[in-house]
Amino acid sequence: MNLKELALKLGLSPTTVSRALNGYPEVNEATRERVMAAAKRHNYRPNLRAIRLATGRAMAIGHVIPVASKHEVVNPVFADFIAGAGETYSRNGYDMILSIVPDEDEERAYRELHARGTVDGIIVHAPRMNDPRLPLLAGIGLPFVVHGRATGSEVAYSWLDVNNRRAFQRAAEFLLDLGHRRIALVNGLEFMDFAIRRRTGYCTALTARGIDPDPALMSSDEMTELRGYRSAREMLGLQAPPTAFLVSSMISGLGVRRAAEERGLRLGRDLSVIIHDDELSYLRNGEDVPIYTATRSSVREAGRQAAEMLLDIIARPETAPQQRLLEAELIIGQSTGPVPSAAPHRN
Amino acid sequence: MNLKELALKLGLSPTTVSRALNGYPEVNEATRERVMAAAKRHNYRPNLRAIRLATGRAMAIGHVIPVASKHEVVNPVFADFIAGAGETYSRNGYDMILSIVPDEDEERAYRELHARGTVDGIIVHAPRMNDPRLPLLAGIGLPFVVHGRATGSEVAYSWLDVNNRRAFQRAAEFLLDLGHRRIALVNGLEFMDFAIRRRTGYCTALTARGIDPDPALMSSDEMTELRGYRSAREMLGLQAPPTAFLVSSMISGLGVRRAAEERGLRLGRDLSVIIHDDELSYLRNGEDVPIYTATRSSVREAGRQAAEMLLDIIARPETAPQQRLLEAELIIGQSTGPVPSAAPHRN
DNA sequence: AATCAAGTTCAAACCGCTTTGGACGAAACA
DNA sequence: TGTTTCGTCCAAAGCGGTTTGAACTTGATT
Repeated sequence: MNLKELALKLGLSPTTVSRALNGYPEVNEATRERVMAAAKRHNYRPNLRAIRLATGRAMAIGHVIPVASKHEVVNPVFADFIAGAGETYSRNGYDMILSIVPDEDEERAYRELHARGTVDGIIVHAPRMNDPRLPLLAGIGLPFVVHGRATGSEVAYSWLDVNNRRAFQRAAEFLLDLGHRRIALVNGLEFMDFAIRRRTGYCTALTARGIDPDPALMSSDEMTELRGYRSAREMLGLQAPPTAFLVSSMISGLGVRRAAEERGLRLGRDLSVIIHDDELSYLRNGEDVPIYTATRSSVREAGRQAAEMLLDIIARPETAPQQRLLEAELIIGQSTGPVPSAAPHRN
Repeated sequence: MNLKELALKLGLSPTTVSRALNGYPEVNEATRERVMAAAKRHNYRPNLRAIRLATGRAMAIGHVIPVASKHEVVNPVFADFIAGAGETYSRNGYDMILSIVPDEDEERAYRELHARGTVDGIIVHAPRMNDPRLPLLAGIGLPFVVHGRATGSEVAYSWLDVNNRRAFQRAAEFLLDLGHRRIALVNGLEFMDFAIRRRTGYCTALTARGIDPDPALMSSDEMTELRGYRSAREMLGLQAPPTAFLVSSMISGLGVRRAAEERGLRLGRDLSVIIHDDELSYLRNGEDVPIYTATRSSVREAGRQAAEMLLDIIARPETAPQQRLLEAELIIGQSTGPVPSAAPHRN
C-alpha cells in the first residue's frame, strides 16, 4: 500500500493525501480526517526510502565506533550511551546507524557517511587531545556533537561532557581529608581527553595540599579488569605503597580490589578506593549501599542528552554550538575510610 | 557531484556511467576505465538514498535491542557481538541500524522496520522460550537470523548458537572429576533460552553421577556483579555450602569472587569456580594464564558469523534456513581445584 | 455584476539513481 | 548484397514520496 494507491482509493490526489498526513494547513479538516482514517485502516506506512530521497534528509544519526586493531577493546560505556541516545532517536523518528570501522579508516568513514547521504549528523565518541576529527567534520559540514571534549581544538563545536577534572579533584580531596597522603591514580589511556582531565584534577588536589604527585603512583592504561589488577598489584608492591586509589572505571576497580584482596587488604579498612561510576546497567555499584565510594554520572543520561542536542542542532542549523557540562556526584560507599595509622594497635 | 553531472562531463549518458561503475558487461572496457578514472577524480559517491529507492533494497541490517522497562539492563555482550557483526557489514557495504525499543513495542518495531523498508534483514537477540518474534518475522517475510535458539518454536529458522548445554555439562563433569559433590549453579534469567540449556547441561551431568540437583544450589537472575554476589553469599551461608560454582557469566563471576573473599575463601583452593567467558574485550579472562577456569566462546566471532549468515540468506532467499552450533572450549584456569577435604589437616 | 481573496485541490516536476527496451554501427553470416 | 548477430550506447520510465505553481470554488468586497 503506497501513497498513490491510497490516494486512488480516496478519490484524491497524492498531493492532498501527503499533505493531509503531514499536517499541512491547506487541507480541509474533514478530508484530513478521512485520509487519516483510511491510512490507519489500510495500515499505510510511507516508504522511508522515498521520503529520504525526496526530502534529502537521512532521518538517521551516525555513531562511528572506532575499533583499534592493536588494542581492540570495545568501550563498554558505548552500550549504555547508545541505549540512552537510541531512546531519543526512536521518540523523534530517527534511526541510529552504527559504523564499526577500523581505527585508520575513521576519516574515510565520516566522509562516506556524509557524501552518500546516510546520516544527518554524528555523535563523536572518545575524543582525544587535538582530535583531528573535529576540524574534519566541521570542514565537510556534517553536524556533530562530541561526547566529551577535545582539548586543543581551535574550532568551536558542540559537546556534552562530565566535569571530569572537578570530579577527580573532589574525590582526591575527600581522600586527603581522610588523612591519606599516598594516593594512587589508576587512569585510562592518557591520550584520551577525559583521562587527561582526571589526572589534572587529581594533581591539582594533591598539589594544593603540598603533595608532589608521584609518578610511581600514576598509571595509565586500558580500563579493563586485568589492567587495573596489574597496576594495583605493582603499586601495592612498592616499598611505600599507596593507602588509597583513585580509579577511572568500575571495571578497573574490580581489578584493583582483586589485587588488594590478594594481599589480604580489606577495602574501606586497609585500603581506600574511589572509582568513577558510569552507572552501567550491568555493573550497578550496589543497590542501597554503594559498594564503592564513587564519582557518579550516568552515561546513559549523557546519551539521551547528547542525542537531543544533536537533533536540535540539525533542526536549527544556524544557531551557535551548544555545550553542556554535567557534574558528577560524589557518593560515599564502603570502600573508603580513614588512613590506617602505621599499625599502632598491632604493637 | 551526482551521476548526471558526471555523465555530462564525460559526454556519456547516465545509463552508461551507471553501468560502467557497477560492472555491467555491456560497456566498452576503454570507456569503463575512463568513467572509473573520472569518478575517482571528481570524488563521486553515488547517493545511497537514491540507490535504495531505485533498487528497493535498504542495504541495511537491523538489530532490535529490547530494553526492558522493569529490569533495564543492557546486555553487555551486545557491544562485542555488534562489533563483530559490524565488521561484516562494513566489508559488504551494509549499514547497521540499531533500534532501541521498550520491551512492549518490540513487535511494532519489527513491523515498522519492514513496512517502511528500513532494513533488509534482522538479527534477533536474546531469544526466549517460545519466542513470539520468530513466527512474527516469518509471517511478515523479513529475513532474520537468531543469535541463540528458541526452544519450542515450530517454524524452521536460521540461527547461530553456542552449545550451551554441552559446555555446562562438561564444566560440571570437570568439577565432579575433581571430587566436588555440592556444585552450585548461578544462572542467567531462565526464561532466556541459553539459560535453560545451561541448566539442562548442569543437571544432566549431576544426575549421571547419581546426584540430585539441589534447588537451594541453583539461582537464576540477571547476570550482574551484584546479583552474582548476592546469590553466592546466600549459598555460602547455607549449613552445607557448595564447594564449587558454575557461573553463567564473567560479570556474575566477579560477584561470586567477592562473596567468596568476603568469607575468606580463596578461589582454586577453598572454592572452585567455573564461569562462561564470552571473551568480552574489556573483561579478558587473564592474558597468558586464565584467571578463571571457563567455558569459552567468543561472542564477537558469533557476531561476525551471524552477520555473514544473514547476508547470505538475503542474497539467496530461496535456500533453506541455516544453522550453526559453535562449541565452547573448556579452558583451565586458576579458579578450580580438587575439593578440599573436610579440613583434615587442620585437626 | 465584476473583482478579489481565501480555502481547497490537483497536475507535474523533482530527488538521483537503476533498468527496460530500443537504436545504431560494425562485424559475421548466408 | 541482404540479413543476423554482437558490441555499445542511450532515452525514458520507473522507485514512492514531496513540493511548486496553478486552477477551481465559494463567499465577500466594490
